[in-house]
Amino acid sequence: MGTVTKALSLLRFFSQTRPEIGLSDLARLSGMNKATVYRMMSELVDQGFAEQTRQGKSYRLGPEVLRLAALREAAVPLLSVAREMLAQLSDATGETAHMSIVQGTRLNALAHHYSARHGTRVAMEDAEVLSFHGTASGLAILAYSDADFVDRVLAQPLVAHTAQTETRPDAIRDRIAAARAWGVAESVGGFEADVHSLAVPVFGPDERPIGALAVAAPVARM
Amino acid sequence: MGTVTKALSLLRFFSQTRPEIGLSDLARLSGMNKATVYRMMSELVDQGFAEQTRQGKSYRLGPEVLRLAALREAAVPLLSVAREMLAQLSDATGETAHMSIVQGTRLNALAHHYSARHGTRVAMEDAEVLSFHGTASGLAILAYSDADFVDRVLAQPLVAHTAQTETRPDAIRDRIAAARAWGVAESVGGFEADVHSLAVPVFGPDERPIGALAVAAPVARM
DNA sequence: GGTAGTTGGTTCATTATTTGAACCGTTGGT
DNA sequence: ACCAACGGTTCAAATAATGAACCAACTACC
Repeated sequence: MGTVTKALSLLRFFSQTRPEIGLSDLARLSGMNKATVYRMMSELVDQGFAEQTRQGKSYRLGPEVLRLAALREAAVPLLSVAREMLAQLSDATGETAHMSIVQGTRLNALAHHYSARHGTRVAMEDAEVLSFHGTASGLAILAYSDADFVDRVLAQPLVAHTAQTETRPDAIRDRIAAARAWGVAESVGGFEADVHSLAVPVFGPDERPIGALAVAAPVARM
Repeated sequence: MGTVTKALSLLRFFSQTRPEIGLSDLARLSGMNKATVYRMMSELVDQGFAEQTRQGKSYRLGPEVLRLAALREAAVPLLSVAREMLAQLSDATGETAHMSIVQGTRLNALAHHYSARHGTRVAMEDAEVLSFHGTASGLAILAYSDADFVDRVLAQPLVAHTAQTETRPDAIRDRIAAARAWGVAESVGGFEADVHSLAVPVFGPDERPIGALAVAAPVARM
């Protein structure tokens, strides 16, 4: 594994629930030497990809990512068009709509829209890491991906997010087949309990799925 | 210079005017060896920080930056609150308002808001790299920065963006002093011809300036 | 108020990685 | 049919990353 990969993978440990991480924690989480983490984070800070809260304290993501994201959106206006569609989808259904995109063998939530129709709604966080096997979005994508990609995803450890999460590869393949047959993927409580969601894939210019659009509602209302 | 720094600096060559760059161009621009650039970009692609248009073609920024930006905004909601203020500022003045933030010795535009009042308006691009000496925003920040920082900025090459750009360090220091005395910095055609702008600094929690808010209008209207 | 266990940060010999000139096979222009 | 430029690859030489040990400063805890 190259040095650059290792340094960038450090940024993966930041999340909504853990927005700031100290040096020692980061070393523990990554399994790398503290000195290595220190030098890498110093470089990331210099480049604006990370920053430190006060002097000599925890690290968090830096402002440079905002600039790059603005640049990426200017080049590939994915979020801006997606947000419009999500608003329509959410308004039409009266439920939470969200979009996620595939990166390697990971699935990331990237945008969402709530509806004001109901008092209760499914809550979403942007930049959340989803699982393929536990979400309707993931199943929708797998349904239109080539077999090789499906194999790679199912070869990874399959976490049981809830008691309803299906973790048996064969059973997941059945659900993928069902999604392909119907054109819409479904998940009931597979990622969060009491959430029922439906999803369709989003295709890129090469006709391979690059993401998914989903509607999520409380089980009782779907 | 560490490998990580070199790899990340490659991402700096992407801009609105140059959203996609081929391998050879990137090697030329950065002055690095083609093989080096290739391996670094491969790692960046693997990590989602860059991606390739079709197979074996130009590189552009990848989707991972969107995820990190969403995460950063969740941790430090800078843009979301700034956009509200920019809207108010723009509506109140009837002119273009924008915000920029300091990263190291660089200044980046990050958000803007147009007004519908006039047919002509000053156009802005997000993620644009500004100069300290040529913009009102830059002068506003320098006016409240410590002397050491001002020295470092003025020690860099001072580009003349227009015929009106002041590039003599002493004259720039005078303007900085004027901005400090008035509390508002001013620039007439220093970055783009025919643009007159006013700016105030934005302070961080440690009372040091971290950015600036500015209003920009055509010279004739200011 | 002493002490034991943290923390972020630093050092330096050992080691493994990056580096770059030259080399492919393709592509596109003339 | 040619030439130049492209993205990508190779391998010895050179350079950078690595990690155990070591600081000084804090914090919690008797």
